[in-house]
Amino acid sequence: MITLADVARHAGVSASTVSYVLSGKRSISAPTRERIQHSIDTLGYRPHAGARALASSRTGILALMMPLRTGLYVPVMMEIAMAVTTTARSHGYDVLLLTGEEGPEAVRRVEGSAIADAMIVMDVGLDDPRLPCLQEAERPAVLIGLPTESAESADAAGLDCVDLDFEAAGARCVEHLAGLGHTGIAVLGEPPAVYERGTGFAARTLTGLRAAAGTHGVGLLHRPVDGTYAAVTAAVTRVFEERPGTTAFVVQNEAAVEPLLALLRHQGRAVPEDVSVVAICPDQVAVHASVPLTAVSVPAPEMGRLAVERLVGRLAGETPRGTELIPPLLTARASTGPALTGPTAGAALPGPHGSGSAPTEDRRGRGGH
Amino acid sequence: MITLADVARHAGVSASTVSYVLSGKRSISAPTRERIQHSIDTLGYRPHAGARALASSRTGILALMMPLRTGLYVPVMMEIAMAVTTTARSHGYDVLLLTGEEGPEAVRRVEGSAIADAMIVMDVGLDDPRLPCLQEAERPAVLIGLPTESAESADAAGLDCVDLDFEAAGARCVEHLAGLGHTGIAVLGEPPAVYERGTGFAARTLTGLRAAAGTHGVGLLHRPVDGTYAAVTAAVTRVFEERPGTTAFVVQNEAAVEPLLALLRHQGRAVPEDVSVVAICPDQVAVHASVPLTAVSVPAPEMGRLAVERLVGRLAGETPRGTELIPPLLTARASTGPALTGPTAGAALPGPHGSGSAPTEDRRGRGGH
DNA sequence: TTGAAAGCGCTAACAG
DNA sequence: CTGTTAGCGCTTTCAA
Repeated sequence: MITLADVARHAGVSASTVSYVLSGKRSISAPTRERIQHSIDTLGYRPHAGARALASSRTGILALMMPLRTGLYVPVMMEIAMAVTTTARSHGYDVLLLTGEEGPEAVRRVEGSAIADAMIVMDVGLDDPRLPCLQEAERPAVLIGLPTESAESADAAGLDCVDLDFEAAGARCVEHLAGLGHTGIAVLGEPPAVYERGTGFAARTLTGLRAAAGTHGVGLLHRPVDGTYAAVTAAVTRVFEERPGTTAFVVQNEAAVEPLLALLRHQGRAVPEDVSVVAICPDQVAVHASVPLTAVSVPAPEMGRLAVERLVGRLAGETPRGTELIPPLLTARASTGPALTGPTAGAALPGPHGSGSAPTEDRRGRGGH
Repeated sequence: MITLADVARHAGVSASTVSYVLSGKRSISAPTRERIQHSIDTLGYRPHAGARALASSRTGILALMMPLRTGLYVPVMMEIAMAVTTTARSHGYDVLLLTGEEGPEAVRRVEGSAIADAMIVMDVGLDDPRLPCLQEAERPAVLIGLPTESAESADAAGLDCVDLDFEAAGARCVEHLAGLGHTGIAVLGEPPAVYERGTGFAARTLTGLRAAAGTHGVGLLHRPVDGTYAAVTAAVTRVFEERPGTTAFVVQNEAAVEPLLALLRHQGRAVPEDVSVVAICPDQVAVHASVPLTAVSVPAPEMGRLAVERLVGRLAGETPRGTELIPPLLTARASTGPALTGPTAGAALPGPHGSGSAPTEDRRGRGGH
């Protein structure tokens, strides 16, 4: 193994000089710097991470805590993870992946064994047991997501957060639909488990949806659904029974998107002629759906990038910036249109639009399961 | 920060004794061990990772190289990553996530700066530039995937690999279908980019499919497809034009599964009455598809687990075990059935099975796009 | 069964 | 602008 001492000897300088050309923490004359750089290259020297960590109390590692819990849409997590690692690398950091239910213990481990310089915490719940540890910790942390109902209280708790403004996102969806004349909206939300666990984003979306529904005088039905065909079918069927005037859906559940579209198609309800659909999902999902979806995009890569940049800033001495909510961006695509008006609006449609129970009956009874 | 010296002082022993109770590398009398353990607990001591790495040349970290390239199905990668981290944790290791196109440079970085003890390398291509570095490296590595066409040549190259036996998996699919009387099979494969890059598993599957097709005397049409509705529609349409006798599909492309099912439904071809579908995909995908799929499962968690266990073994002194291919397991579900026989077999079907162009026409011309 | 002591490779005062 | 030196916290001989 090549050590810093080897390089120093090869270049005919002292170890500290080599160290300083590496860190740039003091000025080195051009000739010596070049000589040293040349030695580094020739010998193929790489600083030993452990030694460096011990001497400097800096690991160059960011811990990414990503408990992959039920009901979360995996690709979004992955996109964030990727954005985190690439952004981290561009700042000279590596990423340690912590998953599973180590929970608070993982925070203590990172803190205690100095295995990483800082932490990014994903999938934060409203009473997340990791938060107290995080607040006690010396090392900076930023949450992707809000651990509270509002940005203000997160700031008050001294936490540094990055997230999409889900409340505004929900409101934006309703506004868009209300603007098209829809007055009966149904929301297909995340799986029940997500709400039960108090995951902030789902609740905040709902808050925004309801507020805007109030403002615009539209009716709102909310149904958490698992992302299966059976669950979506059951939920949608009930929605139309309870309120036949439903002409639009807001979907915040990537896994429910295709089941919903397939079901509507099967029922002979055309999108967007009979029913409009707005999603809150990554662009990728919206664009590649069987009907390109009008959607508020979940900017996963940006969230990852922002989180890392904050952390890097804080490691460089910046003070916490508090909560940063990314404004929602709604892109209109093919899945939304003007609300149907007239006597049959929202009910099962006659004529060219099919008859509610489509002629192509599902012979295998999928929906019932 | 609590150090080992603090613990030693608190327990009234020397530092080395504390170190030895931690490592268990020499016998300590019960009383002192307990006393020390007590001090550790009271003080909340955690060994400093960097110091340990420096002194022992062991980091307790495994590097996971996962270039998330185009055409790969993200959830599978993620499942592997999760299995890797949880298995690693259960052996006392943490996982460093390396992504993106650092390529061979990442290998050298890990090697040179001793940032991890070993590496797991995913998404291995046939002429992967990382391989030479890996072979030179001191640290053990295991590949998830084969870098060659055959297990033998991988062994010959001195590489330690873990993978699903995709060749056998392909063969198994054809066998299953042949056993049901199908004689015209179409394969919807991974996106072209995956084949072009020489990613082993796709090629090996094809080898197995073709070999079995030869043995069983069935016709095989192979079409790489992007996982979009448009691409699948185009490919499937062409398949039926070129060979109307096609009664079964093998799908090795998670993203193509739902588009295929939706298209068949739309065309009035019932699954499995008119067309059988076998997938090579994770169980999760097969179970939750709109028609539960007969499938060879891609055992992502097992692959991750096996890789870690090998690595842990090698770090404990074991010698490389060479290539280990996981035998494919086909689970019959609702998507396969006996081949249609008779005059109209494979063509658009009359009577109860619908008339090819279903009454619920797609008014928005999705298929064409 | 335990202690003492010499590093592991690097950083960062402290001198010059 | 550069060199000297004292650790960082832990592991692991070598002694007892």
